[in-house]
Amino acid sequence: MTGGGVRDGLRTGEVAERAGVNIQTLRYYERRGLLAAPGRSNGGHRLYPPGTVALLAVIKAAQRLGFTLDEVAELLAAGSRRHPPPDLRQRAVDKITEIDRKIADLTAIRATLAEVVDARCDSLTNCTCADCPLPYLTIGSAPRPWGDPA
Amino acid sequence: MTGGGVRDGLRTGEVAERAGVNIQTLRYYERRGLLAAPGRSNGGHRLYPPGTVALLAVIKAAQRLGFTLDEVAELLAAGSRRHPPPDLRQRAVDKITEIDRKIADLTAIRATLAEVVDARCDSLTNCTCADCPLPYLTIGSAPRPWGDPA
DNA sequence: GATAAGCCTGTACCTGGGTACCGGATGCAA
DNA sequence: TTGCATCCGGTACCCAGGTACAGGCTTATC
Repeated sequence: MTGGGVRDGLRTGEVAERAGVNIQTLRYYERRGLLAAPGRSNGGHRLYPPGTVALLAVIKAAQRLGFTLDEVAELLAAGSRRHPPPDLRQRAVDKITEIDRKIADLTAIRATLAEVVDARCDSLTNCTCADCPLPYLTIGSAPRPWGDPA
Repeated sequence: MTGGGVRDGLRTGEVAERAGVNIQTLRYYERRGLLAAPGRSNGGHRLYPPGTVALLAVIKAAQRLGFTLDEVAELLAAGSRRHPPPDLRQRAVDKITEIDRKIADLTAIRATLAEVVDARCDSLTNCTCADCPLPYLTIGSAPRPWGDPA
């Protein structure tokens, strides 16, 4: 009676539509190790477990935030072995650090942009406004102050 | 005295080294419209004005923060015409909105990661921990709640 | 059993952002 | 004037992240 066995699951088209991705992308992710190879129908069609759609959303979310597919794959893989290594937590901690840096960078440039707006700068490079904030736009790992002649 | 005329300026190698970029990248940026075509020596070698190094740092900074080269080019171009359109300010305002969205996204995922660490999740996808925060990881423009079966 | 969706594999292509290599010309110093 | 480092333009290649297409097999429906 559970007769069909592997018969149930979503097909690629359904998953793709619900997750808002291309069908090709599903196969691409499978190749990349982001999606486990799903079960197949007798005829060889993929049948995805329902959680797949949610998983894709996780992937897409992580991606929008600057994680590469390899990173996402690692994160997912790290958790998917049983008796997982303490890896996931460590990676999460590392990612948090990274994210904090990104947020700091974004915050810095946001502030600069706000000043640009505020000061009515008329150019990114040749601004003529009085106390132009632009020359102080140093963010992240800029190698040296600004027009450092050395 | 000021005799040499166009004779002065930095050569590609100098600019590249000081700015920490590849020489090819300079020419690439020139093609892309990020760097104005510099003066040339009589023999045809590029001679960059000194500000170029700073400009490259601006470009690199903007880029690290998620601006595409096209966007950077537009921003730079917008400011480099005299009697500039009020464009720069508007773009800056738009970018601020965009950045705010990114920051919000990053903050959300940061929170989730923090919970992951906190709750000792053992997997991103099959976590067995009691009050696992993962199913609630909705960020940005995810199309529908989560495992929405509809 | 016929027929249209839908899915299969494989391969090729696209965009963004660079990088590398080639053969030839320049710059500059000894 | 010779010689080596540098630079020139052009073309080709690289990686990431997808997307498209071809030719053939399944699945679902009548």
